[in-house]
Amino acid sequence: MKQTYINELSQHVGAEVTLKGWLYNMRSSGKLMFPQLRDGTGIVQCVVLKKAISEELWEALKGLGQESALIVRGTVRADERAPGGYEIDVSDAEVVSPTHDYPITPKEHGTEFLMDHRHLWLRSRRQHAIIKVRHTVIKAVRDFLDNDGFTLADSPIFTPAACEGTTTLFEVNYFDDEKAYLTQSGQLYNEATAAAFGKTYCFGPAFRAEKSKTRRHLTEFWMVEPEVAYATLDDVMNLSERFLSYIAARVLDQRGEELKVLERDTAKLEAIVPPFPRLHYNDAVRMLQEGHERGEIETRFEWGGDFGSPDETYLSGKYDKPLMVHRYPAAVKAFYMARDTENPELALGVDVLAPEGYGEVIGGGERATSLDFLREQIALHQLPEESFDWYLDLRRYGSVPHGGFGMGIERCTAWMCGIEHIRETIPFPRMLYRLKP
RNA sequence: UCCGCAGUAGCUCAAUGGCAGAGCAUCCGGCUGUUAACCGGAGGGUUGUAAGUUCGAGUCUUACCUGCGGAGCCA
Repeated sequence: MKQTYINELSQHVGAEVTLKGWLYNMRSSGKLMFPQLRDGTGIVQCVVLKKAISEELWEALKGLGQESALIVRGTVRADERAPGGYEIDVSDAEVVSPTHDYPITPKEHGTEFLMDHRHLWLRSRRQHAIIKVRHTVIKAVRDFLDNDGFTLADSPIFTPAACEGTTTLFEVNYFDDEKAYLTQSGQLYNEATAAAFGKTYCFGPAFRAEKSKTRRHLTEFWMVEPEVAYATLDDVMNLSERFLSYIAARVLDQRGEELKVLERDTAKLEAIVPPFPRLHYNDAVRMLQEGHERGEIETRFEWGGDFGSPDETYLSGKYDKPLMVHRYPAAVKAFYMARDTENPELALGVDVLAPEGYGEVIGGGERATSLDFLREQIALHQLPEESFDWYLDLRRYGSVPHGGFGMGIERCTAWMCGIEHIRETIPFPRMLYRLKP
């Protein structure tokens, strides 16, 4: 019997269909029961009249627990009383596998319990909605870049050296002669592919061995990193702006139902359209200091540092669009950043701070082009130059201005969904103290 | 790593230093339109671990374990 999916029911009103799924919830009275069936595309309420089916089947259905696997045959009927607008008048059913004592009940649970049962938690309505939004964010990312002339050229996951700091690397003992690490960014490799293809991106997992315990951190997360040859800082900012706007528009267009489940204020997403406000680091510092004088911020921010989480929240709170802060002190940024010709102390980097306290969703900028300058920086940061030989070749052979950025998929998804913690935006989160399931 | 909070039934939580409790879930029974259905009944406990104070500790003290929130760091 051909399977019909719940999200297609509107095309089958009046027809007999076969649904295959799991029991989401069950209510029953003496001669009538209302099993709700879930099949991954939606949830539909079924109506079973005792007199419409056999005695054996009635008894079998009566004893079913939540998440029992079930095939149901019946007629589709539009009904205002049903959540979702459609109901199935059941004529026959088959119990594929009965279940009892499903751990996650339709009541409240704590985070630890739910995370221990993450493999089951994904079946719930809210988690289902979040992962669907994540899927759409990723699809939008790929469509935007593919349609904009970018070529996917993924970077390796095993790397011989740090890309940025060395303290946050996961070491792998496998390769005979040298230590290997899990990648924390595909950035350096992107610069090589950008010189080959012009506009490239990589998209994959990144690993940070940070002892971070906040709602914005995972030890394993997914990152998309576009890189463009001949791009300046302004080009990078323009690209970020179009990129984020495209993602928000796509989520609004295709995930309306899910945003409703998540009770997301969609006006916040509709506001994400170009142009985004752009703020020079110096002006951001001034705002923070004025905020301190007015008593809105506890500690006074001094020029030269990187913004802390409360600083970011304060700044982005002034706008209802993502805020682009550019030209940070070079001392707090990565070694490969290009310098501002007007003030060599400043790096041509940009952080895009999402509104509503979601923090930095994009970090990027223009890369340094001079061989001598990079050698100097590598020595200054006490990095092993031999590991960067191939990277320096990019400056030896046809070095041009170029730039790009990285965006964390989970942070972006959390922002789109309007949820508190990014641990819910990836099917199986890896965090400090969380390796299972 | 640092600061703060928490750990009691499968789950969410109560319990002045004095008999270990409720709702949900589970099991049994009832109900022909339920929306986290409802009504009646039953089973379910080494109060995170170890020590200490006390006639008596879920409750007070110390250490440890686990988790949560935040900071730093970052996307």
